[in-house]
Amino acid sequence: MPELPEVEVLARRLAALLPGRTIQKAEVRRARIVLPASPGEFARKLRGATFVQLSRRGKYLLFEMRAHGGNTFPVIGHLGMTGRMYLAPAKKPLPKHAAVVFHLGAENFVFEDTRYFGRLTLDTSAVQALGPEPLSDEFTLESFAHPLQRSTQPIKVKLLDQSVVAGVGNIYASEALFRAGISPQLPARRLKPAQIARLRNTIRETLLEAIKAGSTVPLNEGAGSDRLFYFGDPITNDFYERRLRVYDRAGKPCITCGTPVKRIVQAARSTFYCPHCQNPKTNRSVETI
DNA sequence: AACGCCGCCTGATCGC
DNA sequence: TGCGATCAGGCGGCGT
Repeated sequence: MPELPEVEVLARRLAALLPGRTIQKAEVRRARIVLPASPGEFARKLRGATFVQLSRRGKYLLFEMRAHGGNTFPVIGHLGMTGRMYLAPAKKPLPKHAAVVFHLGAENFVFEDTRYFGRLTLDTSAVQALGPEPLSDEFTLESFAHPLQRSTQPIKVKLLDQSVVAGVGNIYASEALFRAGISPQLPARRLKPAQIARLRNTIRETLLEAIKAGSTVPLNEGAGSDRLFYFGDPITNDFYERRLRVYDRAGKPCITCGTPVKRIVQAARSTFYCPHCQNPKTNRSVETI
C-alpha cells in the first residue's frame, strides 16, 4: 500500500511530466473520488486548467493548478489502498476501475483505483490536519514527543495517526519500530526519551531508504510501462519485499537474531515484530545508547 | 478529547 | 467445481 515513499516517488515522476499540460476535459467516473464536490463541479473547475507544479505532503499529492482565467488553486490526491496515477495514450481503452480521467490531448492522465478508497479533490482540509513532515526540520524531538506522551495507545497504533507524523502507514510503522528495537505494544507514553529519539531517527531512515530504493525502479520501462506506480507488480514486489525486515514475514527468522517474526493485530491492522529484538526484557539497546 | 469502532470498496483466498 | 465467507486496510465519521 502506498505510504510516504511511494507517494514521493510518484510526485517526482508526475512533476517531470505534468507541468505545462492543460486539461481539455475532466471525466469523473466515480463520484465519491471527488467528494465533497459533485462530479459536475469538479469537471467544470478542472476543464481548461493547467498543471503548474506537483508536490507531496504526508501521503497526499498536491497538484497546483492554474485555471483558464489565470488564478491558481490546489487539487489534493490520495491513493488510498490501491490508487495509481499515470499517463496513457488517449486511444488506449480505460481500465475497469479508472476513477478520474483528465484528457490532455494525445494522452490521458488516469487515476485508477480498484477499491475506490482514494481521493482527487478540491477539499484541502485533510492536508491541513496533518502533523509534521517526517523528513523536514519541523519533525523535531519535541513535536514528536509531545503527542506520544499524552497517549495510552500502543506506539504502533499511534504511529498511524497522521496528526502525530505525516505519511507513516502500516508497513513503515512496523519497520521503524523494528529498527528502533521498540515493542509495537508499548503504550506511547511509556517510551523513554532515548526511545523517542531513536524512533524518530529510524522513521526518517526507513522512509529515506524506501524513497531511494523506489527511485531506482524503472518507472517507464518494462511490463506495464504506462504505470508510474508499480506496487503490486511481481518484479518490483520482489525488489520491494527484500527491503522489508519484518513486514509480512510472520514465522520467518528475524534477520538479526533468528527468532521467528510474530504477527499480531492492533486496531484491526497487522503488526509484525521480532519478539526478541523488540522485547524490553531481552533488548538492552535502549540503555546502551 | 482521546479513543474505539464502523463503513466504505474489490479481489484474492479459503473452506465446504 | 462453485460459491459464500473472510480478509486486507487508510481514513472520515460518529459515539462514548
